[in-house]
Amino acid sequence: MKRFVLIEQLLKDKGIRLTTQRRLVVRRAVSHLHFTAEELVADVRAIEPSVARGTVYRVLILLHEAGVLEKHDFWHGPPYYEVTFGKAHHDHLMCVQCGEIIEFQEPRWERLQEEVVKQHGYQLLSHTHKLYGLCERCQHVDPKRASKPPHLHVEEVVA
Amino acid sequence: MKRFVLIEQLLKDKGIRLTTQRRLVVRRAVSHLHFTAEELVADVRAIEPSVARGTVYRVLILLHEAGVLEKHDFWHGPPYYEVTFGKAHHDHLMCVQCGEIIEFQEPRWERLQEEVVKQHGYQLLSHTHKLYGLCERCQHVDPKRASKPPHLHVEEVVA
DNA sequence: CTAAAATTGAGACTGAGTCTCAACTAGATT
DNA sequence: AATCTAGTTGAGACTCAGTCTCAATTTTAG
Repeated sequence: MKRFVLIEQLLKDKGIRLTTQRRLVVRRAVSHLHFTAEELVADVRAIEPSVARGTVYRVLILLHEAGVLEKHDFWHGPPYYEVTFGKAHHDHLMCVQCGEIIEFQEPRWERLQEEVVKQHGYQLLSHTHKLYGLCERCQHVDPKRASKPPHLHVEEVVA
Repeated sequence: MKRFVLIEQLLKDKGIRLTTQRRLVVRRAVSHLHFTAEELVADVRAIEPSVARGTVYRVLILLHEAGVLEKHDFWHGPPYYEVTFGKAHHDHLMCVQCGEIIEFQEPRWERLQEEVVKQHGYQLLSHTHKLYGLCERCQHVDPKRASKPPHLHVEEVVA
């Protein structure tokens, strides 16, 4: 089953109307690994130019409220979004110099986490774990000569 | 030794000039646990109204580049900053409803982390680990009736 | 089919953060 | 201590992501 179909079902179950625009935005969002809001706006408009910016942003809020969208913030540049629905939970390791992002899983953390959360009487909804560092390549570049991080790339576009 | 003196030394060692304004901003920043940029601007100006907003933001960038400032982003509202210099590393557990923030330490994570990072040939610079959930109190409130998270409070002001 | 409710597009608006530039220091040099 | 100069500042214009407003449109319920 396609991921976007399941997400559409999820939204429907929450009583959210599935309009043509929303379907389109969801499908385009799902097709990227990481994307900025403006990239998504452009991407959607390439297909259907009449879709308003506001509509795209509103869908992002819906996805967030449905708990299937993560936001990754950096010092430079706009946040990147990621539709997490149907993906195994993973954490991120990023190079602060070149912007490379590595996704990885670490089940041992997940367990420790539950423990800590329960101790404080919390009900866990989500979590993010981000490691910042220098990748192999960038470790060998003189930091004084290195240019500012260019702005993080979108890793890959998947159908 | 006061924390801000050590931070000033750190900046000096990096060849950064210590102006009156910078000293003031650093001191005010250190005196809060978490703060927004605009809160810091207001706080600094309460003491020295002539300090420009730009100056405050520039100090935040310096602290960030010196690796002693963390930024915490949320969906609603502006990011919160935190001067981490001289504090034992800790992670955050936040209530998405009322904005309560709990700081905790978990040494077992730190070890696992190093492991993962090395596997990928990275040199670790920093990391953040954030858990989002509902605190005891908010678990018992009907989510439909609950108001949007008000905006996160600054926990406490320490001298 | 009609009415009520939700959604949309368009564009104005907000607010955090950045940039520009002339005036002004901090700190090195004498 | 006086001088020099590169780095810093204040003021305000500017940018840009994201939000809001509202009339027009679409959807769903009856």
